[in-house]
Amino acid sequence: MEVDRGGRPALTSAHELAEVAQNLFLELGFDQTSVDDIAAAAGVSRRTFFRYFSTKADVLWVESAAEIGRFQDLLAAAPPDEPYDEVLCRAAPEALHHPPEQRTWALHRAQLILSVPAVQEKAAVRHAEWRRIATEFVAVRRGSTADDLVAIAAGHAVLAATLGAHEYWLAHPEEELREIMSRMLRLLLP
Amino acid sequence: MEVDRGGRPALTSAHELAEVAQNLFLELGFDQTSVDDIAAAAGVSRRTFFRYFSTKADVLWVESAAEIGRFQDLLAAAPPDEPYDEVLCRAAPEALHHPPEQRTWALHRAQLILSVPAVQEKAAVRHAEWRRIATEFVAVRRGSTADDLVAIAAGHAVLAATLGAHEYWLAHPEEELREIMSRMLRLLLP
DNA sequence: AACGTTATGGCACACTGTGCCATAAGTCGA
DNA sequence: TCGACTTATGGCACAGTGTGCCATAACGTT
Repeated sequence: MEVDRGGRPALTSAHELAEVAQNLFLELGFDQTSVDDIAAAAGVSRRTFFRYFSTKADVLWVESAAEIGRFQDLLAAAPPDEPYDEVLCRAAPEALHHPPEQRTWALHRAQLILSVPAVQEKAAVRHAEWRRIATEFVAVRRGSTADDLVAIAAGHAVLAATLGAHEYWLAHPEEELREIMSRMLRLLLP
Repeated sequence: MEVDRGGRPALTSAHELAEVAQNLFLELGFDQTSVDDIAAAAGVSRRTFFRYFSTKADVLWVESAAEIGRFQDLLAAAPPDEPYDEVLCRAAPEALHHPPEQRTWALHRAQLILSVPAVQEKAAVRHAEWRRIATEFVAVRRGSTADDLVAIAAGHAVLAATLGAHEYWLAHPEEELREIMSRMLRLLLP
């Protein structure tokens, strides 16, 4: 944890900005919402927004660091003799699982990711971190390195399953994302 | 084909702009090359560049339409009783295969796609067309629709294999991209 | 020569993202 | 209480992207 060394208290927070932004996205659409709009709605200057998020689309991934942390923890805690595909099929769906009260926003975010090109673009880069972690994990378990064909394939499979699961989820929102993700991973993992 | 109805002859072409741009990317780097630089080097105005390509990164996908066309043709020409995974494993690697003289530029493009975030972002969207076509193809062969879990997974597998194959190729440039792509697809296709 | 057609050039504009600097608002120690 | 230090904010200028709009250039046809 960070030590409080005084200083001016923050007027806002990443989560508050993200909430304001998501509401505007719902109301106006992603492209039609400018950073000025978000900053104004949050009672903060444009410059300050860019201190919390380096791009407009990044507000959609406030939880990203936490999810990635969970993913890494789950991988690290897995029994060393468990096959890597079983570990991934368990860890990945669990890591991106949301509590029910976040379901509506998760659906909205999924829709933005799959439909708005500008968001879709950023998503690929954000998800690359998941891919990197999975590739590394598989490489270690296989006793190879990160340029191993199977490890690379597994990393991309995790990424593909994440996107594919969200796509299927949008068409079948009554199902559980975690469950879909698990099925998708079993289909794709090498 | 288009009918020539007169009009002012074009000063340049998409391929010429793409060639000029790629050389500048090699020389200065992608982010350090502005559209003004490209336009000036091609002896054309900035506005004209944006009539040929809607974004700076799009010059990297001049061949995209041709590749996608080949992919669709190969899928359409496949025997109706051949399993869908075998068709894809044959068609996709064949469609993105380059003649040897384009190899250097293909490698350079692959490097840009995997290393420069701004390019990586666009790549995901450009490749979405491949994904859509594969999903549609698998859905038809399975007698389902585009919201079928397996079809969605297959579509993302094609996308993942494309990216993964390029990643492996960069680490092993002495191998054939077409061959790598084929192996990667067999690992990933459901 | 007049006309339609197509490509180009130039300009203004909104927006993103960054660097820089001044200022506000806290804490801590003398 | 005062100053030093620390952190958050605001404002501004700037480069760059991408778009809309309009004028103009260069071709063909009649």
